[in-house]
Amino acid sequence: MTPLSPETPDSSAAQRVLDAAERLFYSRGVQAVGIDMVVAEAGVGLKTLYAHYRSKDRLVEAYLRRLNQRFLDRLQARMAQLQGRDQVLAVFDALGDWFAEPEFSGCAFINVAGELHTNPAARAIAREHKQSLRALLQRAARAAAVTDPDTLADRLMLLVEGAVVTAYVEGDELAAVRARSAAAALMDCASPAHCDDVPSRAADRLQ
Amino acid sequence: MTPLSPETPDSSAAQRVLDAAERLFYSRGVQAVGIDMVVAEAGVGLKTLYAHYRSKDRLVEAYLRRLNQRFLDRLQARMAQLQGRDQVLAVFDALGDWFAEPEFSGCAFINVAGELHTNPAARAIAREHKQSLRALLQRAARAAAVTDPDTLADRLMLLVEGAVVTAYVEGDELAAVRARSAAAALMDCASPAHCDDVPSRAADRLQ
DNA sequence: GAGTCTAGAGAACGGGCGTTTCCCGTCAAG
DNA sequence: CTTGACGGGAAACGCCCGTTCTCTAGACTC
Repeated sequence: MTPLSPETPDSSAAQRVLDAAERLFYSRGVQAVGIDMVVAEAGVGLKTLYAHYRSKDRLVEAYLRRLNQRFLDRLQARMAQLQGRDQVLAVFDALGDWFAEPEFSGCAFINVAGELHTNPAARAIAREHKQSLRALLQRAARAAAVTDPDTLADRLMLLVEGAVVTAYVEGDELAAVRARSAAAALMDCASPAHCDDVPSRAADRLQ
Repeated sequence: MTPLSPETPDSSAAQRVLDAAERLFYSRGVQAVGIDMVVAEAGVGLKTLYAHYRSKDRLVEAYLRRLNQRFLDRLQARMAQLQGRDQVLAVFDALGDWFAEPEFSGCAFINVAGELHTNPAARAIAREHKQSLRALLQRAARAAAVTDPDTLADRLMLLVEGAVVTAYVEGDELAAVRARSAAAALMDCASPAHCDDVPSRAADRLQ
């Protein structure tokens, strides 16, 4: 289909645009990257970009949606190889690998939420991403033998978000390791054998 | 000094600009707010703004610095009224109050870090803010009777960051309550009386 | 009351943005 | 070979940005 391009025949147009957008949006921020920069990086004409994605906002949404899908797929595949509470700990091992990548620039969804106060669609995708991740953690928490899996999942979610932000803002790769040990401590406290009075004791202080 | 203004005599110029910048930058994002909007909100001329802050970047830095100072001062004052591990829990109570404010728009420093990939000065201030907060948590952790206060402070920091992000991205006010109960659980597990083998057990899985 | 200084209003400028449009060269079909 | 669709390159449009500059009106000093 596409002439002069030795790569995959059809996927090239929309795919190359989305690949370029992902690289640029993630590393430099959505607002700092212009459409011209995306088409230059993709080696594509403006007309092609606007034929596939009708505006920059739509392109941003497509970028976030694909990133969400790939993130969840990879994490799920990594967790599927393990059982019990190792599934939970695998999440933090994956975070550690992610933070060590040279291109790491924090969580794209958090960044977009902080950057695009207008554009409700993008913020909705960010929210959906977090809820999907929370559901994934809930499944892992149920695999671990704890008294209250949903509470554990909420706490794990806090640790994951905190680790990502800390690794990015403070430039601290080891945040994943610390979050992992904190997750292990929370699982131990929440297991029926240890400290089973902790959740209720904590709950009675809620205002 | 200032004619036609019944308010405080001298502080009006720079203060009003900084107040306006804070309101606008925090609620709408730095990049989405133009200089014109700031001067209009402040009721001030462009010349006055550029006389006090020599560029928008400098204004952003002043905005972040003042916010950092006020945030730490208020939190410290709130914690000073309590003792022991109640000092730690007060942090999460403060978060809960903050999340319930209608103007809540997440952590300004996280937002700026995700928004301004260029502008190293702003990102440095964000990093310093997080390190100051971490130091404050370390002091609170030492007040609580736990075996390893620094490790507890690191974990509390993860919970604080996670709660802020969750409250903002997912729109979940109760993230502060969940983080508080998680903090209480971690303190119970880290206290000499309970589960004192947890930290070492967690540490041996670090890669 | 004249002079000076201050500070707000707004024009001007150079540049970048998102989006549309036009001009080509290249390929495929007839 | 002719025709037409396609797509990259680039110009053009209108708009907004950060920054500088000019103008003007009021307030204080002497």
